[in-house]
Amino acid sequence: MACTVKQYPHTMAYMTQDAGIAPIKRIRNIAELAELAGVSPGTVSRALSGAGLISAKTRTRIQELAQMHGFTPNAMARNLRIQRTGAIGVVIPLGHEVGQHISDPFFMTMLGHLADALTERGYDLLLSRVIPQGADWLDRIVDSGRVDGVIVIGQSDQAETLDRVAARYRPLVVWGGHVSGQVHCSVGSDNLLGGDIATTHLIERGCRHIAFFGDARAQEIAQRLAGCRAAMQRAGIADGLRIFPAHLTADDAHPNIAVFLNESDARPQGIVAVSDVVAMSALHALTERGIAVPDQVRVIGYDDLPIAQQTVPRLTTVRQDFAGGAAHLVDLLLRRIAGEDPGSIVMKPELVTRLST
Amino acid sequence: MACTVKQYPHTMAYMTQDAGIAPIKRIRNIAELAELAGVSPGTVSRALSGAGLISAKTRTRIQELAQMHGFTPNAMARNLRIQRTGAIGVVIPLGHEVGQHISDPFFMTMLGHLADALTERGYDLLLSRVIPQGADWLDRIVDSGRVDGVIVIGQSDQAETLDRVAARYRPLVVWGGHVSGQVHCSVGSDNLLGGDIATTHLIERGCRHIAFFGDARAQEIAQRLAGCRAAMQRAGIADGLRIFPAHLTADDAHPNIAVFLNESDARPQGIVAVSDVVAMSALHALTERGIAVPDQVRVIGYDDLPIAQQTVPRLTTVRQDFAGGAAHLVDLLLRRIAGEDPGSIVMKPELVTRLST
DNA sequence: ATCCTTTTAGCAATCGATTGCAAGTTAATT
DNA sequence: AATTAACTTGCAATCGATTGCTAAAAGGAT
Repeated sequence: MACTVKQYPHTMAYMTQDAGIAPIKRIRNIAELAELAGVSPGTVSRALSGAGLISAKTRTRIQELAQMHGFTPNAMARNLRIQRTGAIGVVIPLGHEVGQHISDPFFMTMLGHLADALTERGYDLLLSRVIPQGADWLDRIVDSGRVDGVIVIGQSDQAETLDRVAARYRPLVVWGGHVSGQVHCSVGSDNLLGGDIATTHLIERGCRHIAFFGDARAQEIAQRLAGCRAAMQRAGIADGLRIFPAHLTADDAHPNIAVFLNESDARPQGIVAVSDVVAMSALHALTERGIAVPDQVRVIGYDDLPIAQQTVPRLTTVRQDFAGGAAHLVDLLLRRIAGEDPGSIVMKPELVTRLST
Repeated sequence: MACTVKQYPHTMAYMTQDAGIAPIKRIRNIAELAELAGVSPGTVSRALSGAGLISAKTRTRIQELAQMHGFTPNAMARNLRIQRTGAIGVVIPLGHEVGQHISDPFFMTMLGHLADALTERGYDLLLSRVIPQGADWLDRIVDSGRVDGVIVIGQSDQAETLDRVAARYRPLVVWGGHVSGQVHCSVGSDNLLGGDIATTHLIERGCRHIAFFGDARAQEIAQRLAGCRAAMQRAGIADGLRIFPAHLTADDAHPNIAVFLNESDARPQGIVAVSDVVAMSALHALTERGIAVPDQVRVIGYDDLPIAQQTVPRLTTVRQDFAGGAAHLVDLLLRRIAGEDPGSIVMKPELVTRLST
């Protein structure tokens, strides 16, 4: 044949045309950009993404062209081909408290730190708030194929589900307490120690009757309660403990406070709250009734959320290192994705003494 | 040829083998399941996803098989083919306040409601926390191909960027105030009115000198300030207004409080805080200095976050309907994705009188 | 039993980027 | 100048599900 068509003509004429005359055409995919640049799709791919085998000249030329046309390679196609999504699922199971809202400051503090840590590592964060129903809520998430790994914030009362899924799905890390024999990988603080620290602090301040505000159906909270019990036993005042199953929701302390204020003989002089939010609610209920904190009743929280510094009086609390915890969660997860098999991490909580005790 | 191989043999022998003998083989894709079921991949696809052209018998048979093997079709491949991701990007730009943390209760309340509303509609939520740098931070997100639409929480000081991107990218909705002539679609409350309501309330309580706590570089806050000014003008006390550029971070009020407490002649009797978080900080600073609220200084917040009920005294504030706002954001966004072109929504804020004024 | 209508299911192209392999080009060495 | 080494780039298969078109099967009517 007399006439041969060069498939990817790369001539001055073309370049001028691209840059000057028809700049507004929207580039939809790598192939279109390739045609424009006078190269093959593969070359464009190498120029834009890989570090690989391509001359510096071609690379910058194509990159500039892409920039000029505002072209970004389609993420879905890329994901399909390289078999990863670049997203991590962050799941908030609201098991034992259906009423608990995602806007709970605890979740949000954690979520904020996770967002930062994941973004830093180049991952997106896919948020799911689920009310665990049936046994397969977590399976659905890990099998969805939308994420490369999953972080579950809080064990709630879902320990079995977590263990079952963890047994078959490696890239799963859970924020929460550690229980000996657990299958899933977790990061959390030592809740037993935390409960102990809080209670011991109140005892040192002279409390003999102590109220525990928290719902022990959740794993972590049961551990804190156990720590609380241990401390009281050690002090020889084991029967001075009263338990109020306060929810973690913001304003649930009032009725509980009302109950114990009615008691005359064994009226608690101290409250171990299962979270800062519960403590805040208790503080509020006490203040409204004219009970002085810490003079008449001492209150200690748990978590050391930002709001703990904003209460009146400022809240004494047991600090969990959320920033460090989030970093650990992400770190362990990425190592699991990479094929390693790191174990759980238990961090030490510490007492932050402020003015409510 | 003498021997013909039936490609998808569908015999009793196969079925028995599937259910009974080799049940543990992990199914990786539709083709494998198809082979197992003795049908073609297309049929499996129709059985699992589509409502389409397939007999009830075959459908249930394949669905049961899928269930039995715990098979879920790969989401990435599906996304690529049908050209949608099923995810909505939720972006939190931290423009004018780099220090502002994602754990700010305002963002989190909004985020919680959005998570609920999106989940309800079957969408995932892809969270991005960005510090806007350069002009293309939003372009990168909308062009990433990872989301079907984007919700931006808060305009910050990024009005131009939002308008520019909105001009070319339809499925974009912004939480924030409405400015006449804006290009982007927004949902928010009437900040001018809100600022007016707050200020008028303080004036009615007898305040002549008023401090505005907020950084007017952000669009919405400038509008609230304008409303504040309007109310004071109407009352004939326009020069009683002092502005303190308090950040939205939790604990920034102390120095500002210190400043105005030192004034003797024009000492404000009221504080219009730009958010509940700022109001809380102010409350706290005042209480620590022994200034009685509301007797000596009245404080009004903005937002009506859950914490507004937890302060001492309970915070009077201007309520924004976040749940309704989130529902509107999602609704408008989905309509835009569907090709409609709905306009912005401005909601009316309302005064919630509690005990701080 | 035959013919026609309605279902049902298979085939193969498609979405868009990536990558191993091979061919082509340039640079370096003798 | 010839030969080899070192780069570049193109080709084409691949990731896994979806879907228009078509062929085959089932069902119904005469």
